[in-house]
Amino acid sequence: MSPKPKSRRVLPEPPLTEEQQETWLAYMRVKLRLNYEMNRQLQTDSGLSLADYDVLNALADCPGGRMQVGVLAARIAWERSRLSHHLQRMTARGLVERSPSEQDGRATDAVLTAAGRAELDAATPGHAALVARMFFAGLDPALLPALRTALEQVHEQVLAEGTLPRPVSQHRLPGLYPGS
Amino acid sequence: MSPKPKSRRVLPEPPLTEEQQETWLAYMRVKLRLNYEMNRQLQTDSGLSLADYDVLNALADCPGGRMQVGVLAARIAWERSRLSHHLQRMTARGLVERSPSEQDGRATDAVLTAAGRAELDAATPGHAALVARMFFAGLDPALLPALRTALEQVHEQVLAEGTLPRPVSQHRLPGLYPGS
DNA sequence: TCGGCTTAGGTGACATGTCACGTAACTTCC
DNA sequence: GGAAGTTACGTGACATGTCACCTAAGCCGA
Repeated sequence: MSPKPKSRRVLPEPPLTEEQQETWLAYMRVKLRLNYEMNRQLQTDSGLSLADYDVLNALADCPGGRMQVGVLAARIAWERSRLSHHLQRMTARGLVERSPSEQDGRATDAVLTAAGRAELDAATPGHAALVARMFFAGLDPALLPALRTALEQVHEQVLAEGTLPRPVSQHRLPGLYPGS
Repeated sequence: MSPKPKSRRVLPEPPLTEEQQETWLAYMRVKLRLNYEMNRQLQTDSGLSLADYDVLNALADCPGGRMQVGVLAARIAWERSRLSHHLQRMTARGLVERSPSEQDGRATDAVLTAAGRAELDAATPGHAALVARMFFAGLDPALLPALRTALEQVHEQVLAEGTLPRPVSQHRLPGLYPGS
């Protein structure tokens, strides 16, 4: 099964150095535990899941609390069908609404309702407190800038290499609020 | 709605500094996208989900590929019932087996099968390559040590503050293999 | 050795996520 | 202006995760 002599070496060499492996393991461990804790805290304190929070948060971060469904999906790195189902459930709970897009007849906008914003606002302090306590409280402040830069570099890399479309920066621009 | 004068100040102060917020946002963005990409890559290239991979990986990292179910759950930060269901499915696929624990009559061990180990081995290079490409390729090597230390500090903090039991270090100790 | 307490895991009903596919609105090019 | 290709979302079937609760084994003091 190896009649292809050396057209391109198989490269069984480990693609990660020792230190990279350790870093990756630490990342995964943090991710797993933090996910668990965030979910739990949000659920018990606010009746929101982390998924709900991601959606509400992304919407709230947008002028008018309104975003096209596909754009929102790209922003939070969800499958579009997942978002579609989830919006259905959140609509039933009164947290968001759907309304046909003005720009594109095919598209739908997800819109934050007043109730949705209220729930988000109610949930945010507890969530932020958890982040402060779980993530930053044990972190040497001297490492913060490096951590930030590193994460931003990784983010950029994932965007560049990833299969998912780069999120549209339908973002709030400082001092530029197009209004409703 | 503010008839409770100042029994305890409401503390609307933001618990996070500007730089902490940015760091947190970067972390969340990385987490969302990387999760998406890892899932996708594993699924299409190996027919394993990221969840499968987490389980197999944890087991393989243990002498004999055998671990008590609850210990495994703590290790990968899953609800125990989730793991129970998942093991059932993985058992049906022949990736793992269950066998009653020798030490504790109540407990069950999850055991990696030969097929499970083979699948894991087959999936690992692709997964590692993805990590190398998405996570490390864009990272300034000078930042690596700081990133690692920061993540390890955060991990320690989550363990200390979290609600989940600290994972038992039923880990492979260098030079100390109790054997099967 | 009996009864209550705790801890192990499992289970069934239901919430959530994924995949494959469907329909409709654009876009293009003739 | 209309067929072909693309893009936007929705949907139904099924895979996965969560919650509340169950049974059994170990534990412990009366």
